[in-house]
Amino acid sequence: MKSIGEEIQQAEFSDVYQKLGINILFTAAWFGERNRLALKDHDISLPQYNVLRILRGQKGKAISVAGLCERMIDKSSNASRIVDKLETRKLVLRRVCDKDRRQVDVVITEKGTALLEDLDKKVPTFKTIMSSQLSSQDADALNFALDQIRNQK
Amino acid sequence: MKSIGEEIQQAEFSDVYQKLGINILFTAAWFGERNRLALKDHDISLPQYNVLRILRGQKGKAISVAGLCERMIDKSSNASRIVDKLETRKLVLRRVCDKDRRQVDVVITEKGTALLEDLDKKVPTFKTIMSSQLSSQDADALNFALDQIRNQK
DNA sequence: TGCAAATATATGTATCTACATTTAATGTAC
DNA sequence: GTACATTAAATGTAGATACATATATTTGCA
Repeated sequence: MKSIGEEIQQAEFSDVYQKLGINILFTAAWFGERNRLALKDHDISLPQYNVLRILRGQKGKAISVAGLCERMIDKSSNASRIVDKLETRKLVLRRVCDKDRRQVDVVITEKGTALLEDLDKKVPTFKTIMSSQLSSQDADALNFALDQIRNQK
Repeated sequence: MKSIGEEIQQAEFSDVYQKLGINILFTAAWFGERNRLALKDHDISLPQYNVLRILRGQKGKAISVAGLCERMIDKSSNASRIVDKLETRKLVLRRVCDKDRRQVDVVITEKGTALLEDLDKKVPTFKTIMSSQLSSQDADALNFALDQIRNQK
């Protein structure tokens, strides 16, 4: 099995936390590579795919661009322009909100849902990737640990 | 404490592995934001900083551009151009390798080392971020779990 | 009401990334 | 040695990100 030290050819780390930080960054990048690979030849970028998934998660309810931002992992990426691209391809609809005309509501279209179903067959789920290596108890514990890490005083 | 579900406003996940995958991605992005913030106003990008750190880790030994790539977390980023930027600012030196003239050896300069020492004061270490929340035993266990995740059959 | 501050989104821009292609040097088979 | 494949790095490019700014709408309050 390849440890993080072997992956990035680094024999020593200043301490176990340094090693863990790099391990988290590396593992996230590794997931990203996998997903990008899966989406390749399907003419859709990873952020576009993620936005479509968030929209599907809304189950028909519209969501504002700001709401989309909150739900996106990469906060600084530009939701407005990602939605632009999706709208051009008629995968989503944009509609000015009546209650607050500054706000723009976004919903996924039939076409978007269909594409997403197709892509889901290509993109491995996290369960597929991890469940053979990690019990669900371990996964729970990991979730808790990561939540803790981000909530330091 | 804010759990991953609260962070991205997602009440339900299809399973605990899905939650964990997103948690890893989110935590990595959270680290990135922190570091980017720390480097802001210091006129150096995060990838540039990371390359400088790799070079320092070489302790004077030169490393090829390909070697740099292997050690970089984000494999697809363009080492050659990052080195360009660093060379322009005289933070690193580039030198064609005698043994294999296709290869280019890169070393950090005094100026680069000095800048890095300065930046290290600004950028929080992973130990600072995590040690109050996580015992070193827990960190060890997490490291092991992440290594396992990436080594599925 | 009228007007400044706040909010939601869009846009401008420089830089960075992803990926294909190019250039140059080396290795290998014949 | 020549020809072809392989390797190392650089470059061209389209598109994405980071960050500042602009535009439109709403809110709050004198």
